[in-house]
Amino acid sequence: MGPVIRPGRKRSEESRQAILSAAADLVGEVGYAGLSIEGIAARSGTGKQTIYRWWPSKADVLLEALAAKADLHIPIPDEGSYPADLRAFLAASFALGRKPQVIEVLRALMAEAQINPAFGERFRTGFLERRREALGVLVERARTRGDLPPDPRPGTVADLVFGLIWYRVLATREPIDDALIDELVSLLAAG
Amino acid sequence: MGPVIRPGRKRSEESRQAILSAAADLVGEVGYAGLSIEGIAARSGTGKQTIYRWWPSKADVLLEALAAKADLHIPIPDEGSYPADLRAFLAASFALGRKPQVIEVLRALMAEAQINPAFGERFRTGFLERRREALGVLVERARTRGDLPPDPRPGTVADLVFGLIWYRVLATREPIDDALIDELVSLLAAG
DNA sequence: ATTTCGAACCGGTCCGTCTCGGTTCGTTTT
DNA sequence: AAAACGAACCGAGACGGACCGGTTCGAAAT
Repeated sequence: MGPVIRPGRKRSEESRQAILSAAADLVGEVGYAGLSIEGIAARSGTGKQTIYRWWPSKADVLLEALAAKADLHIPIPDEGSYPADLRAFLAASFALGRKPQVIEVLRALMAEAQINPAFGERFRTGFLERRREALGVLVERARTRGDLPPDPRPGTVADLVFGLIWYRVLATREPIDDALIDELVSLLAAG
Repeated sequence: MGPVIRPGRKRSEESRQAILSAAADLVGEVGYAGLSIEGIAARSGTGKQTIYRWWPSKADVLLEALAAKADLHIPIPDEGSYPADLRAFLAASFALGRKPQVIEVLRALMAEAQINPAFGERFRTGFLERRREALGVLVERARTRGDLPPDPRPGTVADLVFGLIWYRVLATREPIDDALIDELVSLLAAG
């Protein structure tokens, strides 16, 4: 008793790719504020309706473009010790953030998440919380191995890590580099 | 050789107050996205030009409204010990954040700071860095007293504190309450 | 047959600038 | 002292431009 599905024209993968790469290019040229659906449509050679049909907002287009462009796989490394695991996790997570354009997009998406509640929910559950949980798994494993003292509250380590990273990105604008990895590892894996 | 002072009508303090309180009221009713210069002008009974003459953007109006409404004095308490000082600093800093409307405005301003570069510079230097420096003074005093081990990098403590706070506000949306104060104090004043 | 596609076209909102007549000052002249 | 003057302000609103979100169209693909 499945629904009667009448076949129709399939979604154009070509248009999808064109839209995503046009969005990624444009945001690097004109910034997030200067980015518009109309601009994406014009650059990609598609129509506005094609974009509105598949994405709720320009922020969602950018989020998918970010996920498509770079590999957003979240690693949970097992190097044998907590400091090594943490270092490997951070190094893999920062691979993206080396490019200023990616940081620019991340800042814009975090900003949009504050202004647009619906996108905020998608951004939190689909992006932020995934990373938080991945780091949580890593920490929990170290804890059962006895590499780490018990947590005052579940998720404290992850909140400290991502808090410091996002504060750098959003507020102080210091670069995301190897020195930050060293600092985080020494702060959280020493005591 | 002082500046040549041209006579003219003085700035209306009445209009300034009306604009600030109208902005504060409106942002609580329609949210930051729904807030507009035209709306502020209409609600305050002033003209758009009067607003554009004195503030570069609606975010600047809100920032001044926030500073005017609540006392934004940044305390540097001296309770005799580092944990007590830190606790007093956090308690005073969080006094504002108890109201959800204030949090809403802070989130919007941080978002705007990411999108509007000129306002971002003002927000960082005039708001964020002031708090960072205040906490830095407090930490440095504790360090010279020997209450705290030397810092791997200047400002590490402040970055951890404000990173965790802002990450809560922007990402996890957990409340800013006394439990957070306890957590921060035990995390940073114990080791 | 059904759905997607590119394209064109609205109605509406807000921005940022500008203009207008009128008001409040400090300065200058009488 | 009193009046005239000019500068910067005031509220109100018109204006062009940009963009949004949605609709409709014929053509194309399956």
